Amino acid sequence: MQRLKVAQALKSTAVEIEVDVRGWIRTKRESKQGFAFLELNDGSSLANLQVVIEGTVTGFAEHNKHLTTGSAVRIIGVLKESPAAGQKVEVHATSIELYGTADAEKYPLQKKRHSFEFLREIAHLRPRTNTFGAIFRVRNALCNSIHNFFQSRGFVYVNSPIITTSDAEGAGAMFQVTTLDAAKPPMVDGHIDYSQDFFGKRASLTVSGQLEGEIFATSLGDCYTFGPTFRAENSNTTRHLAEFWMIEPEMPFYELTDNMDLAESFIRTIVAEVLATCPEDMAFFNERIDTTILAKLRNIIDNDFLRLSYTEAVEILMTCGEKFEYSVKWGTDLQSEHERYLTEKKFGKPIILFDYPREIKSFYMRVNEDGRTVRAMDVLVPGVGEIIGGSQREERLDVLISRMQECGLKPEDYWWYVDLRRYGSVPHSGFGLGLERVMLLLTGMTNIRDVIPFPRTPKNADF
RNA sequence: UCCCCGAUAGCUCAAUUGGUAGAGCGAGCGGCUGUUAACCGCUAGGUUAUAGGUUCGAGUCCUAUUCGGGGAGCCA
Repeated sequence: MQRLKVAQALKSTAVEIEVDVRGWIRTKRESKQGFAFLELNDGSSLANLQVVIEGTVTGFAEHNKHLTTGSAVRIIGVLKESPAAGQKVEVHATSIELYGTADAEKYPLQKKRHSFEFLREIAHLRPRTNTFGAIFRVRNALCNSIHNFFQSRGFVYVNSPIITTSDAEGAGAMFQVTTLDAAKPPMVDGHIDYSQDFFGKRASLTVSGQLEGEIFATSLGDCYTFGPTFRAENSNTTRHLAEFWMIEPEMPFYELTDNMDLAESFIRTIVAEVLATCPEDMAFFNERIDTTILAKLRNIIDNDFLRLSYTEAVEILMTCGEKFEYSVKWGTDLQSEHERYLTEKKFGKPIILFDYPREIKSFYMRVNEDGRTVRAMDVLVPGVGEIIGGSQREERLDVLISRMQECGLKPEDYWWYVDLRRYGSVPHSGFGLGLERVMLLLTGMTNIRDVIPFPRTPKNADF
């Protein structure tokens, strides 16, 4: 007798073998004549395993009234071809063992569709549903695929720090990390004395691993970070989280074009790989969440991304005749509605915008020969919007320092970052990609809180 | 943080100009069936988010708060 996961049992070509399967009951269909069908799920696949139980089976009479939705059981039985439609194989039980019961009057998950808002309030139970099971299996496949992509190209996985004392690049408001007593912190000259804090200075949770990534790119070569990232912005949208996972590759000797090539290849490769690894879950999303999702993803895999300079994009937006709430003019950042028009309406495919005005971008982006633009890029995809932001980094010491001053930053605060330009500086590039935004793209889900196991957003950090 | 909308049974929703709360699903019980979002019958289940106000009377109107949804800003 072998213990099989539900996914293995469903795929088994061997029948008439004795098996041991364990999992949670999704539903029971019962005859009072002593005949019942259980749908068993253990998370290994979307599909359930049907268990057929004759009234005489060991343990059935004893446990029957507790074989309810959500209860956990061990079934020993024989795997057989199913005579009825709906499944290829099923298990004919010979004994039933009950692990844990789930009071049917209290168990919140029912054999019916629940709203995502309701399921978010029971985040500890929602992975037991079809949709969230599929989401988190796909999320796992996606993470694996991301590592595969970089590892197979010789990139080094770097663990950038989560606690940091550098203000990063002003990527967003930061969460402070402190062991000082918030009620009565030590004061000196009317200010909090951080020299008495755990790290001897003010510390925060990271908003980006990019600067550390650049250290490793200019030593170990092509590398990437992949870890949690924190932004204390008070943003309440379907696309933002206070804690999210970010992937940040950084490559020496890459110019912006190489960076764009990598970003495009990256997106297309991981989408294709997840489609290939999770066909059942992806079919489910196409059926229940967004009936066009498979076609959309096909479109992304099969077609080159369109590359458009910021200046060209502004021209298109100004002459397209479309009415926008915010007017478009060169030198201001594009609004969501503009990006959406370009990627969804005008071109209907992913777009890479590049060479943005220097005034609206960060200090570390390489200044172009024209002096008014920098080598920045954003990848926009239909339905999600901005999914990647990246740039070629400024490698010239003098230009970097003057850009820092221009942006109101003190070069001495970033002395180690500036050192990278002082010793063996090379052209290099990188980008950042939000894992949860890729999840939105892949699954067709529309709220980012539903593609991360335990969402952290303003006023919400339960579970 | 700003704008708009919402909160009624375990869940999803209904309730006429302000007139005293209803359905489907789920649950319990019974029936029936190689069933499969099973099916049929019966039963239970509500301080209408919270606090105040207007009114003879408030689920319905007003104010505040909390939470949720959509959009915007910020970004990934």
